[in-house]
Amino acid sequence: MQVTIYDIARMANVSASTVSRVVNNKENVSPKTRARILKLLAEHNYVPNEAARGLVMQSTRMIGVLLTDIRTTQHTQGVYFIERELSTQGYSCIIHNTGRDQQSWVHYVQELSQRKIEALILMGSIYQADTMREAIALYLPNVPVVVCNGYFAAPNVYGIVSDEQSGVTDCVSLLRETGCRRPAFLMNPSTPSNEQKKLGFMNGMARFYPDLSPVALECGTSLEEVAAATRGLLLEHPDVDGIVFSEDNMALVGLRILADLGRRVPEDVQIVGINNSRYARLSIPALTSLDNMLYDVSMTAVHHVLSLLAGQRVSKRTLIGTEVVARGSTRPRPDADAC
Amino acid sequence: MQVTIYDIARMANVSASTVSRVVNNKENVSPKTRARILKLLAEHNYVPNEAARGLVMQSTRMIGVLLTDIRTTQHTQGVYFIERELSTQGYSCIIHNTGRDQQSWVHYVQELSQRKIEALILMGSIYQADTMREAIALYLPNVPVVVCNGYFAAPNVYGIVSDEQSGVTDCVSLLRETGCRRPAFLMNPSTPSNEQKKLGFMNGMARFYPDLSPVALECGTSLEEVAAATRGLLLEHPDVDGIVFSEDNMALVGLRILADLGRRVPEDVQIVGINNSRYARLSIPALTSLDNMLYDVSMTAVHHVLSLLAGQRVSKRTLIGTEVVARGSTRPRPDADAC
DNA sequence: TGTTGATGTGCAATCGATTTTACAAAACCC
DNA sequence: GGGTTTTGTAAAATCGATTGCACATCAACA
Repeated sequence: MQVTIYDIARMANVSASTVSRVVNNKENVSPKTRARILKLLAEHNYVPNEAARGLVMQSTRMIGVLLTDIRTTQHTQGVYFIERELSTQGYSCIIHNTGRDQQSWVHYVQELSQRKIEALILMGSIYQADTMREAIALYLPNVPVVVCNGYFAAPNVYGIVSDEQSGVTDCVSLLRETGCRRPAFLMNPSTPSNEQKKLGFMNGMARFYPDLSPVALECGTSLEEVAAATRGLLLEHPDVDGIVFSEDNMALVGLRILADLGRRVPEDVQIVGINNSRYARLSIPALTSLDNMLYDVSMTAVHHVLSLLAGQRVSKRTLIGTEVVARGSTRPRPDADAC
Repeated sequence: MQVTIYDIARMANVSASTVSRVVNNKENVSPKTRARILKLLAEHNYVPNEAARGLVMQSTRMIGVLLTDIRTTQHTQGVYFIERELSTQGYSCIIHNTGRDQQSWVHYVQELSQRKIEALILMGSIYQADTMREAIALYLPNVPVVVCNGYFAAPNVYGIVSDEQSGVTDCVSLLRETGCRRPAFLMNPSTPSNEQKKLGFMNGMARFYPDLSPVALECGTSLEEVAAATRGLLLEHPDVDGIVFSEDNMALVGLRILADLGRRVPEDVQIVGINNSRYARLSIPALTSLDNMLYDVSMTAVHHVLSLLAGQRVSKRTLIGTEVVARGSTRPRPDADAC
């Protein structure tokens, strides 16, 4: 094993306490002794054992991050910001991909409880609220838990939600303004937060297309499923000339399918995605997308965690505003120049 | 704090050692005592403190993962596979985005040394070999280090490299077969492993286009830089009718630019990317891409780590084969049906 | 010169586990 | 029933730190 505080103490002919005082830059060490120990520390390249320190200090400076799959764009972005910020504050992140299995999620909560994390951040919490509540109460009863784009009621749980519901309503509004006659909505049902988006779509339809019965369909996220669903949608509802997809990735597939079918975007059909991912700018045409402000959500999550660890109170539920970024896959707003 | 082994011992009127034996399912505990303790354990929801256990066991079951930026597609994919596999083996990953700054990288190595990680996985190691060698020797001298797509010589360092060099040569070969008259190469110089790709391109040119002087240019990865570089390339070399980009993301920008310029893909210009990312399938036309087998690289990394931790030897440098996945951004091979 | 106060250092307890050793009690054998 | 073996349990050391308290040393002051 590496050199310990005792090894240094022996070499310097002092006690471990003195070495500890030097390491932690405390008072009550004579300049001479301090210099001697400092030299030995550097020479032998001493690094404190965080586990031992944490044991006595009752702190680990570790934060747990649980997400279903880090490969989904939102999570990648979120984890990036969260890790970067927490790192600058001296925390380390333990990240686990929990997948869709609830039992597996509970397992990782227990795992993190063993490691005595100081806070937990959840992203894409697709599990039953009861299960999550119970697991948290059981294994992490006194640990601040911050949920990104989700929430369940518990004493130590705090939610941060980007207001995708009104965001999707705004998307419908945009379609209305750009002359879309019949919008449709295609969503992946396996993400619970997508229910909010659907609600937003329904609201938008009620408000901007009160005479139409809304077309909202569901499908999986794989290329093949989205492709089939899009084709089916256009076949069943030939008058649809605008589609809002619940995720950019799905919208990108939509663009492909429409090209294959010989339908022009945005002339024949307008396309809107959600997430405003980096690939939205790269497609042809570039994808109009609802920016759900992942940066703001992540930063708020970090802020909440740090505040809670500092003993400050934060609001139980925080709403983050969203914004529609109009690009080539929708027609320009008629009054675009007026703005 | 949570309930400890001593609390349980007191409640059961036994010593901590007995509780420890029950927790770890060891012998020499009478069935009666065992049952009683087991019940208390469950009732009070005891979870062992991993730090304390690690201290005496000299093991943390933590693995460090350092990468420049988790948002780059390769890293996201790699981290996903690595985390998932190591988790099933009971390890936790501490992941840090180190950015481009060398000092910051060294800082994180030290951080991980404090946490007494049992192994280190490096991805996208863009730093000077000397610096890395020195930091590892200083802070993690006895910890197995596995480098994905990179290598530097040190006693405890092992490299896994996907053979992108021959892969890019294969790309040039594909262009030759599909009738490309003058290929060019556009690369991002800030990733050292791209030097291999350039070498592969040069080899391909020497072999398949011995009479032409190779056109290989460099540019940054941002949309704007790639766009400008692509435009410049086509302006300066109007006869170029095939471009290999060092990354899919860059190739996707290339597709956009060519569309803007009114050049047809693949009829006028053929485009090849590297990574075979999930977005390669979604572009219009779909992107031909060199699959650098990230899954295999990650799995090999995990395998190496586990083998080394088990005291087994693994080869210092492992080469992973690559494969060109032909799609719509290149013309079909003339003998495609023959295969 | 003796008292006081400041300063520097060591001892020992503590954090929450594991593990070796030692010792009782129970079970076995003749 | 006495001796031996087996079995169950506790006490104590250990891992690598931190920290309150006691104590020694030395200078300053009356």
